Amino acid sequence: MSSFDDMDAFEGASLSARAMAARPQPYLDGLNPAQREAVERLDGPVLMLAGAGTGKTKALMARVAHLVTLRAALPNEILAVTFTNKAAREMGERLRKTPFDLRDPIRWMGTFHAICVKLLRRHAELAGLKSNFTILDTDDQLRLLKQLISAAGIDDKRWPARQLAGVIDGWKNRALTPDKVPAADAGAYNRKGVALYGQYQTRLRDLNAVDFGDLLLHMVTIFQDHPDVLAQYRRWFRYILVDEYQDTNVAQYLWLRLLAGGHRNICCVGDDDQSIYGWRGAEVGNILRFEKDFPGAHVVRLEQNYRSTAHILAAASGVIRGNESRLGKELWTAAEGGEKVRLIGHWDGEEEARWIGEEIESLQRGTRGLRPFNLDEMAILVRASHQMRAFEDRFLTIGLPYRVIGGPRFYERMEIRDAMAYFRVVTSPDDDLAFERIVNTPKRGLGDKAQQTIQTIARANGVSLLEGARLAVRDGLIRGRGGAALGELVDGIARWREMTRGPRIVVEDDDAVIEDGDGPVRSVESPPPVGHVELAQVILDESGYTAMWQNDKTPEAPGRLENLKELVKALEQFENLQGFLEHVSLIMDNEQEGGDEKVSIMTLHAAKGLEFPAVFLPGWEDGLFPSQRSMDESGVKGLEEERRLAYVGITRAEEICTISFAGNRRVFGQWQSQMPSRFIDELPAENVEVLTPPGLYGGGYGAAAPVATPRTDLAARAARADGYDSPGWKRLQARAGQRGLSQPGEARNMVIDMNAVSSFTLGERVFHQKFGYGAVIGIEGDKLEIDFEKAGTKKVVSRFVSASDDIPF
DNA sequence: GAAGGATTAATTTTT
DNA sequence: TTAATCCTTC
Repeated sequence: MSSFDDMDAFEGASLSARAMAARPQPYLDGLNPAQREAVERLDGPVLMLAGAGTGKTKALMARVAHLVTLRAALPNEILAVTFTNKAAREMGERLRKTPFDLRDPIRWMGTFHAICVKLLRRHAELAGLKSNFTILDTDDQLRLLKQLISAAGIDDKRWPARQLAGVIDGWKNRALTPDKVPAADAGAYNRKGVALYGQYQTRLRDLNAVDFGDLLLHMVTIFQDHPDVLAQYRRWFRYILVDEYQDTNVAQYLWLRLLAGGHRNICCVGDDDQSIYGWRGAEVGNILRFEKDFPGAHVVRLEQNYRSTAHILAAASGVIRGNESRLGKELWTAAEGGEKVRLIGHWDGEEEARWIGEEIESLQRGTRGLRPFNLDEMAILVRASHQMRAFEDRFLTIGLPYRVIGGPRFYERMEIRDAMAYFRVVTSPDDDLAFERIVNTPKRGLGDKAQQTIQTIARANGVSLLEGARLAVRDGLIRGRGGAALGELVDGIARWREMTRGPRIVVEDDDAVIEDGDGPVRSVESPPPVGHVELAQVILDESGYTAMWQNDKTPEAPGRLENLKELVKALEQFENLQGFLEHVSLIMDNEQEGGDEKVSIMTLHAAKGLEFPAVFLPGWEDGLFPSQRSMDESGVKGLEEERRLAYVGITRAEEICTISFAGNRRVFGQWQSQMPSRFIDELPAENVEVLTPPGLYGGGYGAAAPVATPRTDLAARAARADGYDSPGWKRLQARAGQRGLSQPGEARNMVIDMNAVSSFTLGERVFHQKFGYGAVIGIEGDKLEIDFEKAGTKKVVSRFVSASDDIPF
């Protein structure tokens, strides 16, 4: 490419810069016209509207290369802001790998927060801080707020500190200092929010501390109040690049605007259709308004997608078209062919998990003419993390290796492994590895020396470490505190081991002789009958393992205790400890052998920016996805964000995208019948294949379930298409058929759906578990306004309310 | 101070 | 239903 063609792209550049343009520009190779435009339009505001999978990172990297190659800016004159550390790291790595020579690293590349820390340390005194200020984490923040709340004499039951933290966070996201909080927000936190916010800020200053929000807020304030400081950075940062612009909040937006205010050389990269963080302060408005905020802005649309098949793109487009607030953009691909998006309905969440498990296995083998997929080419993307449980349970059962992204894998956590080691020692006393692991966990004062002794004795007698330890204690080879503790452990294991024989009916044997391995050990009382679940708890508690974490003051400790609880609960599905251990050890072995090949399970949020050849999108049911809460709290805005989430989900898929929903799901312990997601109705039928064609079994959702009739043919077909002739499904049909609108009170506790919800009538007498009896005085979606006899007028979600005639007097 | 009972709330999550 | 937190009690 000759430099002449590029002339107008760097009109203002110096002569030397123009000369530099004659240098090779390999980074421009392979860019499509839109990408190239985004790279070469260096000066002035540029909005790179980059759809999913359109090569925005490539363009971004090329842009940096271009800036440096043309000598438009030195590397340290470029400010590159990302949203997450991961993104910053990746960008840095990619730049380092680029073929062109970037002599200096981009020093000012990092997250908003990281960059603001750097800046604020330099100018701390302008915010009333010292440059060595500390950054509080959420816990510190909460503790501080709790102090203030109790000092103000506020009942923190009614007004939780969390809520105040949320309110303050919200203000900081909007760059509002206490004096600037609008009057409209005066009612926040029992009308005390603003005052407490002020106190909180004062307190932070006294402590020479900031919270996360302050990092941005202080810098915005400093820039606003000290034009000289601002001017300095405007000179310094000659070019600004922002990634994921759709995720910026107001404070970040103001910060950018202030910095870009002089030269206006700001390039924002983002996708309004992928803005999914509104709930934590992100403003889609920032990207939607870009052209107004930066008059003369150049907008480049990257729409050619290199990731997904045409069917997948069409499905994504079909859904996202439902949004009003968007800049408009349609992905296309030069690639041809590919599978249609697959849609299937299930009876309930468990069956959905079962089906997906089986489907993953057949994809792995290669089925129906599809290529075989590796496990790590597949992902399950859920709306809410609690959905993951069904999959984890199922995959554990069938031994399908999986990994949960966005949290460490349950069975790999230290505390879980420790606990398992205890169980192993109890169920198989010869398991020396397990014994080694737990012998001094928790600390029992058994150091190297003592453990050596145990080893020696065990080896000399040809017995297990556990038995060796017993002998060592008996013969007084390990004394003192450690000896006592070890004795206790050995006795404990024997005792627990006895209990593994399970609950038994104590009839004749008043003083049973317990046989332990080779002979009678001692006489103990018959242990109380105890199931393996309780036993597991007993082991963890009596061994002191639970206590170890309870006494641990590190921030992880509570989480670990939580995991232990989970573990015990997981035992419920098994007959006994052995069964559980066999099962899990099998899985662990697989993990070692199977290397890194695992199915990924994660939330849709966590999936942003990732891609997989085969993607499963379960739980597409109204209320779950789109989430009822999102719609309740944010109305159309909320629904649009949910729709963007759907768009993000679909566009993660390269080859296979499978959407599913369940007719029934346990929600907060109650079975609820679900409507297929409205997003399913938005999928273009011609790009969708409904799996397991109807005919396998008749009846069908639509026909027999007038109350829960899916809105469109597509959803109805998918619901009917469920190939499993499950009795449960038939029960749903039967129940749905029985339940007419004429029987408002009936069956509401068993099956609750949209129609049951709306069947409450004004003036109807109702009962609420907490508030007691009352009369419906308003109906708004699924929320009811109720005048309670005791508790006054409240708005409640209708599923917590029942018609009062359900409750016997 | 810890265990167990009661109460309460229940998406998404990065910095 | 459950999980987490709070609160009471010993």
